[in-house]
Amino acid sequence: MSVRVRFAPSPTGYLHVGGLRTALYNYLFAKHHGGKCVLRIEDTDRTRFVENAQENLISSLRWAGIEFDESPEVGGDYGPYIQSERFDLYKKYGKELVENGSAYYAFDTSEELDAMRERQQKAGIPPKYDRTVMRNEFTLGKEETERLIAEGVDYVVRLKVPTTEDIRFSDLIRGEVVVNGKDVDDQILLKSDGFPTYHLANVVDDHLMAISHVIRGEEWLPSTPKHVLLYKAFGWECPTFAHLPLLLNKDKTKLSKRQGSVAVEDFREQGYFKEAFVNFVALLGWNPTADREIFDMQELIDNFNLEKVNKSGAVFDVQKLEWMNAQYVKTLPLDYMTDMLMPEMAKYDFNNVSKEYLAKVIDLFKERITFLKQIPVFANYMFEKPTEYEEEYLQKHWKENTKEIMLPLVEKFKAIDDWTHDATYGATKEYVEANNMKLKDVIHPIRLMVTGKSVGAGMFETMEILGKKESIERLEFFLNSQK
RNA sequence: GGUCCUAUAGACUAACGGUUAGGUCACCAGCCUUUCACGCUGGCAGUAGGGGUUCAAAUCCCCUUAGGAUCACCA
Repeated sequence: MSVRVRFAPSPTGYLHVGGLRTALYNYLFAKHHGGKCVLRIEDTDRTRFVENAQENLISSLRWAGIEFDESPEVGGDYGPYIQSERFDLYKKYGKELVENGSAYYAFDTSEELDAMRERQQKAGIPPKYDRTVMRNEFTLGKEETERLIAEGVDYVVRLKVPTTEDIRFSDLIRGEVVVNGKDVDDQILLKSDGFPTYHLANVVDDHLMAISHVIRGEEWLPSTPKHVLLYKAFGWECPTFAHLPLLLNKDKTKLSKRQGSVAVEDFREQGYFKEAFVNFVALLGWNPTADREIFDMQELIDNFNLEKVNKSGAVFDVQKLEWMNAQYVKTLPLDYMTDMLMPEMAKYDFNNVSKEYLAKVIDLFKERITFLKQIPVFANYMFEKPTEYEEEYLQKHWKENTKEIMLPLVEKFKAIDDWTHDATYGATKEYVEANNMKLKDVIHPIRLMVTGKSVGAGMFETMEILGKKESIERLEFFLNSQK
């Protein structure tokens, strides 16, 4: 049987990190097995419609490098891929279940249901639809039911859950799961507005779309028995289930907005590389070897298998994400990073920076930053003359005789034709040795004069990239400003 | 509360009955050094508890404890 998996988000605004991981695992699984990965939009809740949510979702997924073989955008043989466009289907299948006795009509108002739950709560029994006392096909009788429907009274269709039977299914990650029918609620399948609930729609669609593996978050585990019952009621074969462990906050609760960023777009904005982000998220709950941390998308695909997915939830640790991003800054192609950073430079009013120059600066600083966008801030002096000089640094390294010491060195610099790291370094070394000083005695003053800051990249590399003219100008400007 | 799921250091994880319980982040120390980093070396720190099964248990079973998910005409 060929592998067909789906990612089925509801368009509620943005792509959640947990959603990205679910999508990613589906994608990796499909690609690993040469199967198909389908995107299906689950928008059966009309009250939760959000403008542009679908576009947003797709753009975040695309950013991460996840493309679908079938989706609302690219189409496919099993469309439409938006549930609200499959409306008639669900109604038809819902009716089929009523006819074969697996489901039934019910007429209770939400007030009546609330009252029922309240009674149950008071009695200390778990809230669950009681089909023996509520207003439905069983209590009202067939004739009355037909009359009410003909009259146009609002009704819902509920799943008739067997009251004592064990419902069992096997999960690729959890193993065998058994739940007794007495603990499963008579789930509403078709709402009074005629729309299906998630449970009906997802089963009908997964079957019709020939989905082989349902890979989704663990929060769906408790409702899976209902889905199993539905497959049975239709006489369909169940797909293979795989319930992924949850992504957690620091306090181990389900990863939520309240405790930091959860939208993929936020991380993108914060400056994380998609390569680092995908790498990091992939390793949350799954690990192929444990002796290695860095994987690109193809390597993830090659190594992925569901059997190695963990059972327990994983805390989303930003600290490690940052480390991973720093790893990528060091190794991603210079061209790629330069193209990425180029458009950002204008935001800092660095307008006349050439691509070649920026590439050199990135190369010089990539060992000491976590985010690419730190460059214009951390290395601002590579793009403008120092606007100020760190007071503390100045106090520490500019003594009354420093000017005298620096003057001849600057003259030596001026005589250099081939302005390279080696040349300036050699000249400096020669000078300090001749004068019985240490390299650090002059490097700090040079750093101060050229950059204005106490921290930065190697001093001679910095000057090489700055160029002779610029470096000398800065040195002389500073010397002239000192008495 | 009912049901279900889970349990290796602060965090992510390796081990698929036999290892001095391994790796990564973070943290600490040292080295490197031209500041800050990177890098390198070392260190701190773990099988939740209790019973079984077995020659042998982190690993299999049971109980306890703890955490989580879920209990809507939301997905």
